[in-house]
Amino acid sequence: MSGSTLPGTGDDDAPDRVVLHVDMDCFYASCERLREPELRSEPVVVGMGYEKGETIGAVATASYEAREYGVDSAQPISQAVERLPPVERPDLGGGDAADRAGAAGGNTDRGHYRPVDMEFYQSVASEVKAILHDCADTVREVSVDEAYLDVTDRTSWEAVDAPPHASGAAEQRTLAEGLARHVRERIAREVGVPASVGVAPNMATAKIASDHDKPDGLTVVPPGQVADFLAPLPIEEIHGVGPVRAGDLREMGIETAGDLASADPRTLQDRFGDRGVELHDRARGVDDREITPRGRPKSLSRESAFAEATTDPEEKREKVRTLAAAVAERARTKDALYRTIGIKAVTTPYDVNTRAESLSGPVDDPELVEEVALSLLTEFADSEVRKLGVRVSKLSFAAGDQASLDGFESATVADGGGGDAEPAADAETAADAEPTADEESTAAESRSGQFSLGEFE
DNA sequence: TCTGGGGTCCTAGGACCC
DNA sequence: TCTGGGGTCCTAGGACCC
Repeated sequence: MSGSTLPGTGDDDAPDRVVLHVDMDCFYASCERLREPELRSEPVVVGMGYEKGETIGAVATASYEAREYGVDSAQPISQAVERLPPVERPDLGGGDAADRAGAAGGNTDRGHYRPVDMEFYQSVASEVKAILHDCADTVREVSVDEAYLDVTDRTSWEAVDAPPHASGAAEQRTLAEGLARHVRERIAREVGVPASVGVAPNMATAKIASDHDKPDGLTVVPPGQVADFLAPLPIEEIHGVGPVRAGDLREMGIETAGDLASADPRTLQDRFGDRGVELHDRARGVDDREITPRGRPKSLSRESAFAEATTDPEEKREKVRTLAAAVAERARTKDALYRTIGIKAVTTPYDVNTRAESLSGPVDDPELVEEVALSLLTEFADSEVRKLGVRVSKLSFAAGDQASLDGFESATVADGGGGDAEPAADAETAADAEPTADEESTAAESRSGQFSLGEFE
């Protein structure tokens, strides 16, 4: 509506919100440094599926020092190791060349490689989250290392005189900035890991702001300056613009958020559907989304890649059985019932195939997960597969999930419906309750809305 | 470059119902 | 049997995010 660049204009009926986006800097690496202080200011690489002496897996997080060597997230470990050989002197089959090259070049720089230790990171994260909940009434935890805070009721955009600084220059700050500093400093002091914070009147802008000055940064974008702040940024910085849409936008001559903001929304709608309109809004700094605590998961999945693509049917079946059991167990510990069971098969060059089957009612039945997953897999019996996954979705949650931390209670509840081994009978029994399934899950959500369990597995 | 694992949301076509 | 329109659910795939 008000596509304004005029400061101070806008929808004035509601006060401008104050939103913080808190983003932990290369969080996994920071956690490793917490328990191994010697790693401070050293290049650290945390690898998923990484094992000492192996070069399989991918980079989950690289410290800023490691990034200088061209190591980056999502990179195969094999490539990371080429660019930054490990200190750990693994007996790499193919790593010798890289090792020699490093030594020969007089380049003794090496990286410290560590496997992902999610449990530990979760425990550090929960300390951080406790501080966030202490500083805001509403917190949305996006992931283990990221959260939005609505602090509108605790602060404001009011300008105040900053305490006189060394520079002596008369500086004006907002109260919001003061709170953001406080949050960041508490995390650093009480937990000992760095965070970057963005402050803005909405989520989309706060997100971009937190990214603006990493690591250990603070970027404040007051309401009147949103459009000016966004305009020069490349379109990739907008949440929701990835490689594909960035390419499409560039083809249309749209390079910056400013270009996107002034593009014709109908053209964007034609090309990208509702998503296009949304991106147009984001680029203008328009984002009405409320900050709400994260609800229950919508799906649970487990996937795993083969060391080498395989056609062996039994190898595939074995992997699917393992994944199915893991997924079913996780569902159980989360008190989740599922109505759809699916698989994902990534076939040779890199084709992602998904297959799914819905049941007539929600169940908690590990054997059924395996059975359905295996039957969906038969279609790929002869394919060359590099990765397999199993997923359960259409989740609903058992009532009365009162902080039962062990999975045993829930198993009893879920099986209580029809304790027979016959899958079909199970499904039918559950189907009777089906009409309420949706309401059930929303009801469960609102019941437990004040307490987000999202932060631990 | 031949890419790890765990999610979310959106779209499109088909089946089926009224 | 054909025709029109609206709605829901299902499956599959795509894009994106951390």
